[in-house]
Amino acid sequence: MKRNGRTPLAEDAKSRNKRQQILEAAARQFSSYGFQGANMRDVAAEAGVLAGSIYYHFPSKEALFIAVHAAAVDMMTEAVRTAIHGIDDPWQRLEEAAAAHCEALNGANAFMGVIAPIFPLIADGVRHQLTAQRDGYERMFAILVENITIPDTVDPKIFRLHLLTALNGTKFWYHQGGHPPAEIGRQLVRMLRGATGSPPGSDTRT
Amino acid sequence: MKRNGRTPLAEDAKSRNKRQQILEAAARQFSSYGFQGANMRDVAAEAGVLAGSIYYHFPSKEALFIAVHAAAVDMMTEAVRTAIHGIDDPWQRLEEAAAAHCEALNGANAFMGVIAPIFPLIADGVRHQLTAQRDGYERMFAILVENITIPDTVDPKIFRLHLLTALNGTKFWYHQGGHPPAEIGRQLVRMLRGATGSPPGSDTRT
Amino acid sequence: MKRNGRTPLAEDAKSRNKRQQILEAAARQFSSYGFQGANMRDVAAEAGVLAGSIYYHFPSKEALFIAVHAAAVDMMTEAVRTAIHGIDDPWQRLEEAAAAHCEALNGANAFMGVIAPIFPLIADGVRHQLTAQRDGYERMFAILVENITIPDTVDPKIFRLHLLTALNGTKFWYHQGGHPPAEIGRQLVRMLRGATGSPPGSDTRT
Amino acid sequence: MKRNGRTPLAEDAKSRNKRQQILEAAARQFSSYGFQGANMRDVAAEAGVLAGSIYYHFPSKEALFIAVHAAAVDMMTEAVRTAIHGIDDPWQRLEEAAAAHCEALNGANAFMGVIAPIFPLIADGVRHQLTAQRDGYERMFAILVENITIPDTVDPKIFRLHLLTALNGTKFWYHQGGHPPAEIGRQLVRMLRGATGSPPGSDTRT
DNA sequence: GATGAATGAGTTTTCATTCAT
DNA sequence: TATGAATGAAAACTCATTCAT
Repeated sequence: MKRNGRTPLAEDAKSRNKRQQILEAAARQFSSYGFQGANMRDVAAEAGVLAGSIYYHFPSKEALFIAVHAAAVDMMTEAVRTAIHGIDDPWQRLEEAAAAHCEALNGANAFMGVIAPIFPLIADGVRHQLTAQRDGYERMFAILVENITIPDTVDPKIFRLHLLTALNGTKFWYHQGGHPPAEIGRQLVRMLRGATGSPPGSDTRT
Repeated sequence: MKRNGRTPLAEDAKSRNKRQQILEAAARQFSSYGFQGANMRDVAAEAGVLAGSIYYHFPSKEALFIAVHAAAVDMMTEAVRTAIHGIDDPWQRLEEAAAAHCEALNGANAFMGVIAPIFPLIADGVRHQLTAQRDGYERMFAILVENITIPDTVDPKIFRLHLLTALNGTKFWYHQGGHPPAEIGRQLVRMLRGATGSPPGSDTRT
Repeated sequence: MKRNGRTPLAEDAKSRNKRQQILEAAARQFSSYGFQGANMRDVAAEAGVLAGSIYYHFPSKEALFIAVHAAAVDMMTEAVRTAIHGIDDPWQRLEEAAAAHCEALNGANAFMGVIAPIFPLIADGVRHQLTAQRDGYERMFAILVENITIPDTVDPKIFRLHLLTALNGTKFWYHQGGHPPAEIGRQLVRMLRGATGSPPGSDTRT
Repeated sequence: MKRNGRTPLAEDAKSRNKRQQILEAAARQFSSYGFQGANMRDVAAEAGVLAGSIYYHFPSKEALFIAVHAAAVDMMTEAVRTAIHGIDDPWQRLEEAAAAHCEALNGANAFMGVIAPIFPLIADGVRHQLTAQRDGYERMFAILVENITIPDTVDPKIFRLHLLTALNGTKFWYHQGGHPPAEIGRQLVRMLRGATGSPPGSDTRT
């Protein structure tokens, strides 16, 4: 059977494309229905392949989820990194980070949808991998929090965890038409900022 | 749903027990594995009945979940109501509420496990029912928040939502051995309380 | 536990009543959904008892069906017997019989609904019992057919079977608003009557 | 429902075979036990696949039944069309049609078994689809009936319906060893033909 | 006579996964 | 690389039936 005469490069590009399409379709499905609720056939259909074909690119549903999650964390990390780049004031850095997180999370990019909830996954092993993937991201926030001044009565770790889960929680109640996501993220930091005594609202961003 | 007029003897007690046992087993399973991840057979096994028997008490898996959720919300409401009873200071009321919520959520009671996450459920109809069940609880918090003083820059609704999702978020990171849940809840409120500038405990609002 | 003071007679009446109610409910359900499609719980609900209670009166679903069928055949037999009583002309007797059959079958009485189709039943034993129950009824028609004059080319047995199945078939296409059932039954006989050479329509009944 | 453009080689043949085998097994099971009485496991076993595999070819039990029914109606239509081809005399056309119908219905082809009874099906939607499928077939008979001469006292529609249900009814009483099916179908038409006054038996068919 | 509860086998259906081609 | 087909285990749910009370 003669193969059509496309160059190996094009082939590769197409294949990487396919992988990407599957990844994106998976992101959408996992975001909408959760890990267990999503099914490979729908992912495949949305990616324009048959269910069996996914297994050429990913060995299992869990691996697919992990890949989506990794991509999501990477994107999120990049978004936050960019948002705080060049800003010096610690509180403002945190505020920008929160705004970026919230915006990415509730924006059009389906990948982010897998970040917010800790899906009840089948195997513990999977959870460990996800935790590892989030690690760098959480460390970034840990550093942001280390640099702000908070009362002695507050454990910085608890501060960070409350902050991040509240941020992720927006995924469950944010809806278009209300406050824009970035604003919601900023308000959270402002609420907490008051605690330091610095006048809230003294930052001049819109 | 009126019960027939038989004497409420051992018979009835046993029967109500079975229903209760199923409910509790379901709470444990749903908490551990989520709505989709849990399965009726395991719920039944844990309740000491056969899978089919569940359907005598609950018409469907969804109905079972909704029943568990309702019980959970009721318990949580009661816990918070009790915690704030007799306390006047608005911030302290909120702090006690948060502490109670956090404690109930991360305590031994499996029912609470279904409160924290918004499981991706199959039918929209279910989500509506769950939302309706939570309504009263959320209103209680809305009132608590209304009575505290927060900066004009912060929307009370956003304040409440951030507060509650952060509280619920503890379910995902709390682990025995660290700060006790009540303390974690209190710290969250304390972080936010600083925003008013008033030293904790010094505010005199009715 | 003291029993309430109703007389044994009343008790009996009530019980027979219950049996009858179950029978009627079963007739309705079997007529609507077939033997397999009907379920004991719905029969019970319609009869105002619980599913388990049916088993006091009937040992099994099949037995219940057979009882309904027996009652139906009896009613049908009686209806036809009454309809042809006092009529002498063989063709007219047949016509009246057909009219009565059709009318009963498509009337309000749910019992008749189990006569028309030969439900695909689980056990062969059941089918035999049903056949036996119909026997007397079919013999009655056999005699009616014996007395009319039909061409030699037509086997009276085939004539009878075609006649009866066509009659029963009306159950599947008759609908209120069209010709009345009795008329439909009469037309069938008239179609066949023509074969004898006697002018159709020469009978003057409405 | 366009097939993809692969070469129709052994591959396709095998696959179409499997689908066909399932269809045939289903026809046998539905014919024997009715829609509700038949079960997917037995259909699968008879087709040499596992129950789950059926769902690759047909989305549901109902869809499977509808496919069987469609095939049955098509075969029946073809059988009758062939039988009346080249015949001019209206009565003789009807007689051949009846003979063909009866023969197909009571022959070895299991598909026909789903034509005779109107199974009490679960969903109304299904019944509508079946009715639609039968439509063309019934129209064919309607035309056959339009062309014969029947007394004014007889509604052609009723004539057709009686004719068809009687024909279908043979499925319930025909048994090998008696008159051959074709003969049974012919006798029915002959009975009705007499009504026109034309001497029955005067037709000269071989 | 009747009931409430439970049973347990059976039903349709789903779905991640495999594999020859 | 991708596909079409099949797998097989598991899922939710049904339902005739039983039985202690």
